[in-house]
Amino acid sequence: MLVKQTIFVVEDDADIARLVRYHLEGAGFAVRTFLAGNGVIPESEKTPPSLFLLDIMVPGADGLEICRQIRHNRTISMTPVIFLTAKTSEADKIAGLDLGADDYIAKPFSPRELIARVKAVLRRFERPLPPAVVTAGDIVIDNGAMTLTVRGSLITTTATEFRLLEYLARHPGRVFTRDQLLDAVWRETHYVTPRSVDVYVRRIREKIEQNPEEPRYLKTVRGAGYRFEVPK
Amino acid sequence: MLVKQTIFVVEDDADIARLVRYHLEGAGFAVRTFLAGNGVIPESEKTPPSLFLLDIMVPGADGLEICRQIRHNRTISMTPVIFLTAKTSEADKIAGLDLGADDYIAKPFSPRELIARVKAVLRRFERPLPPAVVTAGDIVIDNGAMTLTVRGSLITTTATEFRLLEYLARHPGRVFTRDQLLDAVWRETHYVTPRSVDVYVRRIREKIEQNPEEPRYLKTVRGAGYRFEVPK
DNA sequence: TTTGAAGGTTAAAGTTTCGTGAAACACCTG
DNA sequence: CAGGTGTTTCACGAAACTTTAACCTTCAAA
Repeated sequence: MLVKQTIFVVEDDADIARLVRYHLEGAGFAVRTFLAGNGVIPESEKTPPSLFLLDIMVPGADGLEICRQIRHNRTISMTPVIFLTAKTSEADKIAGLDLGADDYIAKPFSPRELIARVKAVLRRFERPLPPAVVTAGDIVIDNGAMTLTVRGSLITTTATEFRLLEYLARHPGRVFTRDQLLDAVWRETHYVTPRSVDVYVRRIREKIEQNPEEPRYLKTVRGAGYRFEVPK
Repeated sequence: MLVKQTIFVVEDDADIARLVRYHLEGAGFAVRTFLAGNGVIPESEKTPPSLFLLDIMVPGADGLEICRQIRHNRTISMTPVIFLTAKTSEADKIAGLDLGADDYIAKPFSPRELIARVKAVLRRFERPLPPAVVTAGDIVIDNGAMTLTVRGSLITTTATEFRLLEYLARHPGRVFTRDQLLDAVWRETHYVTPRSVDVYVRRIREKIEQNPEEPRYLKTVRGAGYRFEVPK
């Protein structure tokens, strides 16, 4: 997974919570677990997750109530919700359906099933990608093909190089600090030194600039960060 | 989905209608809802939908009646129909009756089930795609005959190998993640490790590449997935 | 001109990802 | 139910990529 997606798990049974976390992390997701319902909504507003996994029965505020709050909260109302339910009882299903849950997983569930359903729901909510091709000067960045063409010739890049360049080129003229770039391109990893950005900038310059010492595209803004410019 | 498919939903319960619309739209469909049965047939003649979702009990004309009209109407008689039923007993009845419905979904249903069934039925009705033969470099992929010809000689493949290669070759130049490929090629079984894709890629390379260590067609995009390229 | 801070460069250590072969599994067919 | 074909998983090593840290250069203020 190129960019980790975060899942909030609300589950009062610590064993199950740990298990769910283990499997989701194994599948490349970042996970935050809440043993009680309170606190979930405020946290979600601060750092919105990609998906909620709610146990229907949680002390503090039950899963249905949390779901209702999610759906009525402007910043997170579009976030998908999956219920974990012990009962197959129709009452639960109906109540959840009415609240706009996106799927159910009946306990006990297999790890495979858990991952598969989470992925399936996330896929449904995937945003259509921004314009597939970005052009600047004599550089062409093709998102769909993950290819970079510089002055007519195809240049190979690593995944991170590509994402960084693509991000900068999609916001031409704007200055980004190293931390902003880490945030946007690296996402999950707050553990990375801001100076790592420098190293990537250098490698990108080697690939797109004719004279890397005097960059025409990827400019340094001393004291601030970097900026991508479209040369005239 | 290149062009959005339209689904007509006939359902008198406004809440359920809204939910169904919400989930279908989330899955990339265009939806028109009708709270009563009258007017559906004339509208369908004007702009034929790809599929009907009918509640069995609808005021005005019940779902069974609408289905009958659909089947007797020249312009839309071939359109697939799925019934929404409240009780399992009803579902049994429908299954027994010869109404010309293509599937039924018993309420309460999970969104996942709804979408899975809609997609499954649409797939069954998909018309055989016109470009039955894909050619790339010195590979010929004949969809109709399910044969693969490499540099003039006929190569045998398994069903999955063929579908994967065919899918990739039909979208040349585009990068697909393992998950996307599982979604597109493996269809219903989402319970497969993404790494299985690697194994198939290897076997396909063994069959189509002259030097599998340095593939000309089926390239690895490290950190992302795979891409099929047409060599010059 | 000195000096500290910021950015550039490099190589090596650390991690992740991919390719591979073999084994386990599932499913049909005879 | 044995044998065959196709599918899926697993574990390991090699290769590619990422990150760090150390050192070097440039810049601008005093």
